Amino acid sequence: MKPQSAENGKPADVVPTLEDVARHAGVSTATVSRCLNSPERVVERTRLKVLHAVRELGYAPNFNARALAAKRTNTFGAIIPTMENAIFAKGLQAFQEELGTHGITLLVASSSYSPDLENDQVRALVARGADALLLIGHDRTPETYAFLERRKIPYVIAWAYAPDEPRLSIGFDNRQAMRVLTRKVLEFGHERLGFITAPRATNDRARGRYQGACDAMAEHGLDPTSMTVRETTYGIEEGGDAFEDMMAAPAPPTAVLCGNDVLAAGAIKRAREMGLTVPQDVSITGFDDIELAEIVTPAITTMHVPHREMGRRSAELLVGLCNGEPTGRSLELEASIRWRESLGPVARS
Amino acid sequence: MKPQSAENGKPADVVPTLEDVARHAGVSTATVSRCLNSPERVVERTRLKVLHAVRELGYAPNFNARALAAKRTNTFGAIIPTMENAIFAKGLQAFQEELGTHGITLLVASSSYSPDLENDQVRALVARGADALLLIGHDRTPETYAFLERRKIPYVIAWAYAPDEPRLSIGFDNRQAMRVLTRKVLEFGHERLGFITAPRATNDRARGRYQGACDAMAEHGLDPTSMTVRETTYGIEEGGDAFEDMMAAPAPPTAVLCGNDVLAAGAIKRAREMGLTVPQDVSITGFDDIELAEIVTPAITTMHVPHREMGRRSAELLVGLCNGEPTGRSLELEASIRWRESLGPVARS
DNA sequence: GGGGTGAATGTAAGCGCTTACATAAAGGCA
DNA sequence: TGCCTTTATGTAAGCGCTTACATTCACCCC
Repeated sequence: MKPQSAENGKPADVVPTLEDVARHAGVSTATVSRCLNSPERVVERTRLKVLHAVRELGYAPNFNARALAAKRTNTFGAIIPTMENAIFAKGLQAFQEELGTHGITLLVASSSYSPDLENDQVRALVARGADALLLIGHDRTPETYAFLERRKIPYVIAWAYAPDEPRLSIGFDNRQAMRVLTRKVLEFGHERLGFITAPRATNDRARGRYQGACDAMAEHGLDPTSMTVRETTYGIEEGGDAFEDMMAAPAPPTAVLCGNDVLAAGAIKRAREMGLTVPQDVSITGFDDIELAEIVTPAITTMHVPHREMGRRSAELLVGLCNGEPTGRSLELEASIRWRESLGPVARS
Repeated sequence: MKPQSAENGKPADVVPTLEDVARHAGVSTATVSRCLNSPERVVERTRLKVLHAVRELGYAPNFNARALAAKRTNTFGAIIPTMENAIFAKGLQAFQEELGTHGITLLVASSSYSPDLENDQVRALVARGADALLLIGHDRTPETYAFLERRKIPYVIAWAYAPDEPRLSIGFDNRQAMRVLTRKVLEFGHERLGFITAPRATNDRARGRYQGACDAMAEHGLDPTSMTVRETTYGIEEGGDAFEDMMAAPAPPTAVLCGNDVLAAGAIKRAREMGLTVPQDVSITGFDDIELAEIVTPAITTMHVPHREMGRRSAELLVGLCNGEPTGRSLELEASIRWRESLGPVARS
């Protein structure tokens, strides 16, 4: 005997199930299910009856049961390295908006830039039934890739387009972009460069950006190893520390390239605290073009990346894959420089 | 006949299930389940056998099936108004960290400050099996509250502590905090105040902050209605627009209080663009004390709110509730002023 | 008017897990 | 040695849905 029928007079306090609705409406569970999922397959009169019962009972479908039975959740997952700053916010927003138009829900997790944590998150999201995943960058553990392949989970890699990577990706060429930016810096006459980067070991984007800077130096006939490099974790303070440390050298850089805007903002802030004027005393550049870049003083000259475009296109592609469309193609988008105030000609020494 | 056994010679390409593991290890599904969930109830030898099979097969439990069967998901949900700026990032981070120590996963959704959307998100998270929810502020639709009560979902309201609200909440008194800040502004001699706020209709925190400012004015013998008010959506640009608009009046405010730091940062940026010096020409204050407040020039004098503390305490409280502890109590935390540069004495007029 | 057609609905078999209960094995003690 | 615990494992009944297939019924055509 099921205890859920109200024997005590007052309405059962358990959550109503499909079956309750069916009983209440005098139809079978199949009909209720159809009403909810493909209303056109049910005649008007019945549908009204069912919907009325649904409302009456305050019924809400149990997602887990549905996922279990249907093998499809209409849920995508995204794993981004961090939520602490706005780097991925805009892109994710666009991703979500596009998914929304297809009736798909987004679940977001963050990996704190740790491949192992990312691996956990991938498994967690897949275990939760994510139909497809958005991942950032190419670097991740082989286990993660193996898992994805084994489960045949469609995924796309955003924020990075590397010509030589085989995987489906949508983004820009980090290396090329930084090469372009660095060229401009060199054209301003700078020869002693500093580079503040996020840890490169497990971050292909950071690596690409660094290499791009090296490329440009080499092109210009400069020795890339002469560039002062500081690797640090993300954060305003960290960027500031790296900057200060770098500037303490006997012949400090005249221009400091930062792997992203957060680091650059930290450098700018610290420069001010150190009594250095940007860009007169030292030039600083960023990367990503997040809101922060426009707000600090001086505003940061940075590489604008196609946040929203990456998000939107990724969503389109994944939706396509889930609908059995032929495997999409990787897509290269453009990144371009936003000229602002933090980059200037080299100071007369 | 199940098609999943490999009749074609190559290993089955379906995802392995508990049953596969059981068969592989030569035990029952119950034993495998126990191995995974309460290993101490299984003897070492068996456990090893099972774990080996798990590894061999690359088994990962199906979360939905587990949730369906166990009625408990070890997942909490949080619905924040926005992910676009960092207002909730730190608190959420702390919330997540604390949950992590209890083996609980966090699912985050954002409502874009819309009660209806929030209602959807609540239902979605609950349907997904969230054992408990973190909500921001008191304002939400009655349906949402009714739903929560009906389902007996434990929840806590953070970012707001209002003495007269009956619901479990952890946070600070927005009204009182803004009253304190405004008092300080008035003590600097300002009498013509401007107030830029987020839409107050469905946001008790914004309302509270506004009222706090009014309170302080009244205390000071000033007419609260003399305060110029601009209501705008969150955003740097929006804050700037509101500020500019406000300053175009014949007798513009000498101090502009902003409902949060994002708005304040926008105001500061615009002030600079308008050729106004802060705080000499006009004072500006913020609220929240997010990273941004320290970075802009001049740095924003703002109300620091106990982000991490709110997150951590909320987690503790919810975990307690889920473990059947007696209903916790609401908790008031302190917010305090961070003195920086954007507030100064009123300009000699 | 009989048989064929198609639309609307019902029946029931799972989906992959957890867990109450049953059973078996292993000691402990008189 | 026989009986009673205690502990380890197995059995099987769901959890709340979806969906293939079966059934029913109305309608139409020759």
